[in-house]
Parts: sequence; structure tokens; C-alpha cells
Amino acid sequence: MDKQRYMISDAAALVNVESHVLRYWEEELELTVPRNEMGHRYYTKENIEQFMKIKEWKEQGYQLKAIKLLIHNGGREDAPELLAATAASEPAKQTLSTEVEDNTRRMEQFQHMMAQIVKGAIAENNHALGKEVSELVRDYVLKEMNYLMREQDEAEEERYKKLDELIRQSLKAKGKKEKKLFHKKQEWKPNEA
DNA sequence: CCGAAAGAATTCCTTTGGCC
DNA sequence: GGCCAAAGGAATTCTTTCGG
Repeated sequence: MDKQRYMISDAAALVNVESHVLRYWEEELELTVPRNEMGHRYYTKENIEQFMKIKEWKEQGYQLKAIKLLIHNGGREDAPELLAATAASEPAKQTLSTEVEDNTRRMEQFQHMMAQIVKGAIAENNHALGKEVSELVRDYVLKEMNYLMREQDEAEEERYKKLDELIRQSLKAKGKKEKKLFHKKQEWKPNEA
């Protein structure tokens, strides 16, 4: 099967970008573009489609790092959603109803995302991706842990407040009782030397 | 709000190799 | 040898993000 080969100028024209952009993307996204006998790049239809997809993602606002992840994730259909979910994690925090539902749902999303990412990384057996994924996961874990721990801290603080309040009330009640007893003792007051 | 820093994209320049 | 196309790297510009 002889595939049609395009020169960089042709490919650039087809993708509707400049040739240096193709070289730049190739380098930044760690793409493998075949070379001919002269060492010149040549592009197949698949390559061009890939670059078209990259351009589309760029236009949707994805950064090259994210696109790199998408590409090495095998162009999964749900990959953009994964990234979008990561990017939107902050505002999403404010829209949920109760704390319990919030935490449960977040943990589920977190677990789901972790599973998807790790699955992708293993499937690809790609070290570079592994590094990228670990960085992504690390950041996400830190954020999540920070958020959950802060919530936990607040809950604990609230508990301590209540406990403190109870102790105060208890002491107050006890104090009144003792005062009563004291007064009783005073009333009783036996003769002393 | 502004400046610094970082990332992305572009421009410019030099070198190389094929072809006439 | 001159021309053209392409590679590659350095420098520059533009855009976005972040901290004070």
C-alpha cells in the first residue's frame, strides 16, 4: 500500500498553518514525523489529520501540554472531558448542595479520573506520559487533599467549639451547684475557735 | 492594577543539499 | 555557481498567569 507523501509546505497549507508551526508542534508534542532520504520531513494523510486535530484543540483553548497528554493518551474521546474536569474543579466546588454529597461526589470523580489516567498510562507504556500523568495527579491530589483537610479542620474546629461550649456550660452548672452548697455550708457554719 | 515570569508563537539568519 | 526548499537554532514578540 503506497501512502501519499506531502512535503512540509504542502502539509502546512493543508492544515492551514505555517511550516514552522508544524516543526514547532512536532518538537513540543514529541511527535514522530518520518524523514525521506534527504532528511526532509514528509507527512501522510494520517499525520495531516493529526495536525488538523491539534489545531482544532488549540482553537478550543487547550495548551500544548494538554494536547500532548491527549495525543499520548491515544486520542481518547473522553480525554478532553478529563482535562476539562480537572480545569473546572475549582468553580465546581461551589455548586454542590451538602458537604457530605460534595465530598462523596468529589472522591468518586477523583477515583474515576485516577483510574482513567492510570489505565491510559499503562496502556501506552509511555514513560514521558507517565511523568506527565504523575505531575497532573500530584497537583490534583495536593489540591484535593488541601481542600478536604481544610474542611476537616473546619469541622474539627466546630466540634472543639461545641465541646468547649459544653464544658463551659457544665462548669457553669457545677459552679452554681457548688455555690449553692457553699451557701448551705455557710448557713450551717458551726462555731469555731 | 501593574510588573515579573513563563509559555506559545513568530521571525530572522545560517547552513545544507538537490537540481539545472 | 546560483537558485530553491528545508532544517535548525537564537532572538524576539505576544499572551497569559500570578503575586504584591
